[in-house]
Amino acid sequence: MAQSGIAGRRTPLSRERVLNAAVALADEAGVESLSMRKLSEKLDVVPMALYKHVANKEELLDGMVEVIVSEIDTRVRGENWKDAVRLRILSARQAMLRHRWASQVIESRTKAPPVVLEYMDSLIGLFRAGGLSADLTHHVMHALGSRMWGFTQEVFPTPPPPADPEVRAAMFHQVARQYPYIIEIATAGSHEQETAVGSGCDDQFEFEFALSLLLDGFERLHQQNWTSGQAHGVR
Amino acid sequence: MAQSGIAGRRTPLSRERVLNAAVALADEAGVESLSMRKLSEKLDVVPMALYKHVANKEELLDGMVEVIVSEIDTRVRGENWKDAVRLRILSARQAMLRHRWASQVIESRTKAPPVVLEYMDSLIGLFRAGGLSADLTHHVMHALGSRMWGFTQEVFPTPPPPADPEVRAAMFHQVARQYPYIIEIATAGSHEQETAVGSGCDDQFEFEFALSLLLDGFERLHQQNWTSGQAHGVR
DNA sequence: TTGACAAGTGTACAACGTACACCTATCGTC
DNA sequence: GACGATAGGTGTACGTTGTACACTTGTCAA
Repeated sequence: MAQSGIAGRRTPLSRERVLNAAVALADEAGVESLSMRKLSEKLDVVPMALYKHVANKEELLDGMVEVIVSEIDTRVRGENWKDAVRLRILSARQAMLRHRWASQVIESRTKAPPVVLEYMDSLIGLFRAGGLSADLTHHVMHALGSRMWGFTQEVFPTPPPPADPEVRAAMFHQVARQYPYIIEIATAGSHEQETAVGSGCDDQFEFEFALSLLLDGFERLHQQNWTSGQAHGVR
Repeated sequence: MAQSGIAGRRTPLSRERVLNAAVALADEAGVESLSMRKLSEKLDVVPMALYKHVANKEELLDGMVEVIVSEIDTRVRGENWKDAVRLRILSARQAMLRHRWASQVIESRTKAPPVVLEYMDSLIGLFRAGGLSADLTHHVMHALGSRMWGFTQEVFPTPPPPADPEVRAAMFHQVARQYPYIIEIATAGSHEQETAVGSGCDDQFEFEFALSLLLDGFERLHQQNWTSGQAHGVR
């Protein structure tokens, strides 16, 4: 058995062990501080030892994506295609929330690992089983984009508000003068204005709002037998 | 005048010149190969000279985003809010298409530069002028996500198909066996199956499809006086 | 016993971002 | 004109990164 690698001193490395350690390290410290050296330290091994199990850092990241995508629970079923798709995507979202760095890594990939293709294939299957045409499903998948993985690219995340209430109030008034609409929608629905300047909203709600909006749109096009031959949008 | 920097040998650096050179370099060689050293070479200057005009690389990237966002043409007007928003976003898309690396850099930013806030503020203004409530507009902006900048995060871009037709056919059949649905939608609408495995679709069409779908959804919610108090989505 | 093979080691290098001390041209003030 | 301040460009240096390449070593089949 290969169980007792070097004179039984420790369990030997393996692609799986390397990948799991990498995921754990990224969970703890963030991807930006995931280096081959730090990873090797964590595994109590010299940096170059990793290269016997992953070709290079890119392939390591590919493997990490595989690990996470495998965590997506595809067993949940819905009563109709819309619920089925929604539930599956919300499962994907759970996996992504467990690993905050995942979206960033997924987006940086240039090749889709097999598990990724499997997930997409089965998602497409849900639409097809619901009766949507292959043509419509194609566009629908594009329209979902990264949302099929359960995340939205939050461009320019709102920074946490400053602790000092006086500074916060000053900032609030300055922003209100320069960007009145931003302040207006940031404080919409919330009564305590000044605290709501930053991060005042519920990510899960926003995600489900957009997802439902898209799914409803898909259903409507499906019901009216939409095909891509029809004129659409501007011009 | 500061015109003739060092004994008139050359025009001196400036934040603007540094930023423009950086944008040009990224256009030519891609962001991944944009380094302070390469940039300094291009400007015929020693690397550390750049630090007199930008605090560090992050701030350089911030500046590059500012340059690009400033290129967005906000003069185009529409007859109604939907057209206005659509046209503005399509203008943004033009700017992004001129600089393919832009989406990547925008997504990596942690703070929004002023021009970015200006753009968002004015976009919000279009919705508000169209009569949408501040509450709805808030969710609508989240639903747009990175699409407000004219790009979709194409997760896992399809690689270019191999040149050798024999290899291509073999690959086609293997993919068809493992991922039947993917092949089905990839070839949907196109008669020449095997060439359509990779990159067979029109990015602009997909973008406008999804954008119109979203805008139509927004309009529908607006017309029925939707508010976020209403139950929504699963559960 | 041998010798092939897989796995871990050690050294080394180029590229990166950038801290810090330095030089030097230019300009406002006297 | 002399002079000190200041902005802008230089040179050297350090730590961190990914990884090439040559090596040792533990294991197992023949």
